[in-house]
Amino acid sequence: MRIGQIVKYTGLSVDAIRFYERNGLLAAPARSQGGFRLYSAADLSTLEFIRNLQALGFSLTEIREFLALRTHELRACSEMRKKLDRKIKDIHAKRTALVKLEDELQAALQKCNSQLKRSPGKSVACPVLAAAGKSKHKGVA
Amino acid sequence: MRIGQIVKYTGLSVDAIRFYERNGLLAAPARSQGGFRLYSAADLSTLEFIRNLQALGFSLTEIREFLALRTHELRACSEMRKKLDRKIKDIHAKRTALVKLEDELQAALQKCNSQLKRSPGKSVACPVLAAAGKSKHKGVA
DNA sequence: CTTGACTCTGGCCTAGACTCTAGGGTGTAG
DNA sequence: CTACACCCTAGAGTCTAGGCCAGAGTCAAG
Repeated sequence: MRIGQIVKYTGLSVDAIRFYERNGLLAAPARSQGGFRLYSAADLSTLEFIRNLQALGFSLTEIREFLALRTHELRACSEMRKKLDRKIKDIHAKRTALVKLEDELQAALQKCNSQLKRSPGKSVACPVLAAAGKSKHKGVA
Repeated sequence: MRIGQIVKYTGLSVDAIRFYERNGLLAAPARSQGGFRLYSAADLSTLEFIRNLQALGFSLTEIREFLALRTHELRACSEMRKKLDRKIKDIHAKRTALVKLEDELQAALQKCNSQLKRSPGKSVACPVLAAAGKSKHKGVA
């Protein structure tokens, strides 16, 4: 299928798709006689893969790594396993941090709500997010 | 303390810190007679807050919003609650997606490991991440 | 065989988040 | 008082991830 179809399926722009090709995220597809790019279902799935990872905050460079892993052969598997392991740990850490942030925000929201009920007019500094700034710089002050 | 100290504590660059100040993420600090920036522990904590959120994939614009919420007063709380609520939902979605990715990678890793044991020399395409590319384009092929 | 929608290459432009450089002032230790 | 590390401002440069043309060719329908 041609690039326009891909655009419809993925929601990516034509420019973005060509950009990915130029930058080695997507293999150069076959061409028609006229020179039009002809994509396969596999390309489509690759592009969706890219989109998904991007939505999670991975850079194209990182995604390129993932893609490299994806097409690796089994004999390279053990080397790949290490990368993958590290990646999983990264993701896990990111996730954990998000949980923490979410909890903090939720707690702050709660506090804020009850504060609102108790003293609706006071101009006390909002407690929200004050907690999220607390980090592990122990010996500083 | 002067900017060099801050650099040591936060791992940020001098330029980045000044950049944050120029762009309203960090209040302009006091100055020495000579014009050197003098930071407080609160500034340090703000910078760490920025760093944390950045590591989670938030843009400086988003972080600026968070910071604004942080210093808001209680009377603006109800308006803030809405923003905060939305933010929490965003974070939650992001987190959920990460969980999914992590699970997929973990499963793939597992598969890869057992494959390695069963047929250590075969050049079969690695199953890893093939699964992560599967998305919800049902009616495509 | 012409029209209109689609696609091509090449190149320039942008926003975000810095980084680097030049040219000069500050602080403090010896 | 001078050396040297540290800091200042202003402005230009960089990298990422594309966006946005222009000018030209392609494809399918009528």
